[in-house]
Amino acid sequence: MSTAIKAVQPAVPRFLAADEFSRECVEFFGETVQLFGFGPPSIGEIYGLLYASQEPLSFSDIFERLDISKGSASQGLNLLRSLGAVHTVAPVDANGRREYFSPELSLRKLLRGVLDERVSPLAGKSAGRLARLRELADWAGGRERKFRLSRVQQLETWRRRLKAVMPVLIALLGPKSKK
Amino acid sequence: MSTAIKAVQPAVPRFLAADEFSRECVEFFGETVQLFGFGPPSIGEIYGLLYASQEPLSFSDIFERLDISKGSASQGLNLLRSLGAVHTVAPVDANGRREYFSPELSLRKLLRGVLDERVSPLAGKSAGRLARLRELADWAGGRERKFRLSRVQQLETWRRRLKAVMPVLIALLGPKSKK
DNA sequence: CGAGAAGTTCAAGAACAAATGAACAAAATG
DNA sequence: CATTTTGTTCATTTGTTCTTGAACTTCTCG
Repeated sequence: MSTAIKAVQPAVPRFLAADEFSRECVEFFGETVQLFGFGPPSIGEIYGLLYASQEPLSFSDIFERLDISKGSASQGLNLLRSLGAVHTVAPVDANGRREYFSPELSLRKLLRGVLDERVSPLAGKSAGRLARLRELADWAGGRERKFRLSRVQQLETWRRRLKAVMPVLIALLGPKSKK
Repeated sequence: MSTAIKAVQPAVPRFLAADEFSRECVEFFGETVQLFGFGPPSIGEIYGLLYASQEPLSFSDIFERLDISKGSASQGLNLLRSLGAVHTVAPVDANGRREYFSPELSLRKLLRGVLDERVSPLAGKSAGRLARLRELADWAGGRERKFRLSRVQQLETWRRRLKAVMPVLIALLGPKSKK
């Protein structure tokens, strides 16, 4: 019994929400994710749906109300979980459903998740690259060598600055630390 | 007379650089752009090539040494220019070439460009969306209304924080203001 | 157990973004 | 000017990423 309601809007017939508020949240987060490129837009939509709901939602709530495939819902939820953007809560009414989902609401934690999963892995790689660049710079002679070393040094400075800024960013954005 | 030299490396036969240092810079910036999704990776490669060069390069230097089409080079350079990431310098030896290109080296300015061109336009749109969400929240009754208003308020808080952080970010990252 | 529902995985296809190349415009050259 | 060279535009091709759907595994409950 699919309780999905066809959206009347001519614009985006993609989302079949029960109400306008959810609909708008779904679109909002969907676009935001697309814009920042955190991952597939559908994960934004899933988060948006959860964000608009007072109670945790079940797996089937999600793929039915968003009118996406079970596959997308499953993958999306796993990704969101790995980013720490949604949590699973034990089924209250233990009705076949294995778990229910609710959104992480702390901006600090949301950022942390993205940073840890997405940018930190990069850190190691870029360190290696810089080391190699420095080597290569050293091989040249005279003026060219000097030039290259200065470039590499600048890259290292950039890198250092970016790294230093991360904690500050999180400190500024996170609420006074929740729990 | 294409002076491009086939890269010997088995891995990425895409870039035909004169030397390893340029090659590495091209890859480095190419990947960085891809990672952050500022635009097509080719703009990173162009920037990387310029970054590795002591002298400004001409249009044909660029598409020949990167072995990309003139079209890509043209579009990429325009995009980079609109972001303030490359500058054009008047031809020194006035030899047919209309202009030469050099990279912007100030991290502050590079960030500014991306922020102004990419995130600021978003700001207006998201403000509109939030206004609409607030409206929708208000329509509901009782408990649901309260819940929705709290959600909208949180979104507004997030937005305010993100906005406030931008200048700080730039201040922290930019060198003491160059020129 | 065993039947049915919940959830996962992955190959195939749809949707999207980027690069190409050829036709075109603008400058320089002579 | 006529010709060659430099650079731009844009329709088409190429390549990547997302979603789907169906087969599969896991869980629930009689």
